[in-house]
Amino acid sequence: MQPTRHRYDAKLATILRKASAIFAEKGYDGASIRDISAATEVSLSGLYYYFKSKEELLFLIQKHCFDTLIERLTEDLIGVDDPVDRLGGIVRNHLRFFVDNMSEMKVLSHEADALTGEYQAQISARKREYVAAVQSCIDELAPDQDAADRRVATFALFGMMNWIYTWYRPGQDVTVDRLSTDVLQIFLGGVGAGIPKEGPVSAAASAPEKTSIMDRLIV
Amino acid sequence: MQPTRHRYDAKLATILRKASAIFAEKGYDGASIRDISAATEVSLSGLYYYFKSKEELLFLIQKHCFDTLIERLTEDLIGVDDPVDRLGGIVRNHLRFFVDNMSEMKVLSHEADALTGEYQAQISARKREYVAAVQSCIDELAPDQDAADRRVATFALFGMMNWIYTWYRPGQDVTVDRLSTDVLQIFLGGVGAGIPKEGPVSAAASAPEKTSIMDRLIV
DNA sequence: TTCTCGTTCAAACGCTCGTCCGAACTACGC
DNA sequence: GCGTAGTTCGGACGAGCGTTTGAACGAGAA
Repeated sequence: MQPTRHRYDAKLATILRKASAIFAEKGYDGASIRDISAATEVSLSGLYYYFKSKEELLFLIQKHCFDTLIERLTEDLIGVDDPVDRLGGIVRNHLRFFVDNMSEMKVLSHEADALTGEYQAQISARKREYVAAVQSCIDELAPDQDAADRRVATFALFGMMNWIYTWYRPGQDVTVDRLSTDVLQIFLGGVGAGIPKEGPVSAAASAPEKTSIMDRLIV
Repeated sequence: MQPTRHRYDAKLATILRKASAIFAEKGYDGASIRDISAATEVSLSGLYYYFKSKEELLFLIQKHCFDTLIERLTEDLIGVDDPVDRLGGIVRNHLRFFVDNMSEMKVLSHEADALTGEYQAQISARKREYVAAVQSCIDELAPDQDAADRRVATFALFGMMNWIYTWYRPGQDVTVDRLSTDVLQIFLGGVGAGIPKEGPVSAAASAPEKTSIMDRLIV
């Protein structure tokens, strides 16, 4: 059939995918290797041919997930210089990837503290990279704000995005594109901003609404 | 010394507090009753006089935490009718309580799916109550938006607030009051809004900045 | 066929887990 | 002082955990 190398990689990929689903459902500590054995239909000891410990399995999942996320973002942002456009790309890329890979991203978000030692160091480094990219974008957007407040803004944005695994249900909720627009709108202009309802109807009505909210706030 | 009843309650409270810290650090599944025994200096079997299973311990922690949070919010919002003021109260109350009870709130946020059966049902009911209160406030604030988008807005706000246990470090980061103001400002007016830097200097400079961002967005 | 090497697994290892039992301790009303 | 009810704990239980071992399997090269 297919060359040996491909079979190995394909099977590892399957294991990572199924293991992600189990970790997402039961949590890293709550899930057992036996659970993963049952889901993958690979024997208990057979799994250890593909990873050398449960922690390495988690690491492989998180690394693959993070690498792919960052890789896609990098492609998406090529040639985009305007900070608003860049932030739009970031939000769209992050949320689309999140929804398309819900289990993996839940594991990445929810089990962020589960790794230790060298594993933890590698993932943390990747994360710092990613956060720094978003931070620098926000720094450009709001240069007049205090750096401490811009740090709050950065993690507020990550909060909005990473929290979705707790409530978002594809098919029942809004589409990913709409979700991205909503989050971006809130972050850049607040809840009141943007076009109310849908369709290209009078967009002027919302502007006074928004500023009236902000007048009350800025006091 | 003190009456028997008080001693029991006080010891239970201590156990809940220390157990929260352990659950927050190691996760519910990762923490063992033996860990809690060591931290509380109560013997392994002695703990079972205060709760009848590990799951009930988690339930007691979550229930106490949620009840207190909601109780304080209810007091805070008495006589406050304006939706913007109400939302301000909600954000301030939520974040202040979060920072003051980091371990308990981390356990509430992070172990939301760990309970089952009747325990899970009770906590979920409380949560629905709380979310509904915030949702109705946001519905008043943005009545022109689609209901689906307002739902996104609600959870975006919760995301901003509940994510803080992953990054916020009291003493190093901004104060809680400032954190509340920042989150509220982002939610109501976006990152660009509000007074740049601190002190009562020219507040007019930020307004054009903000609308220029929004012009690009609304397109 | 025979050899080789990447792959698979049944069985068992030592250990830790949540929980329980029954006895001992302690405080307080009589 | 005595008895009772509330509180505490040492020690053990079976179950499940992550991991290892060593043998067997299967496909391709000689």
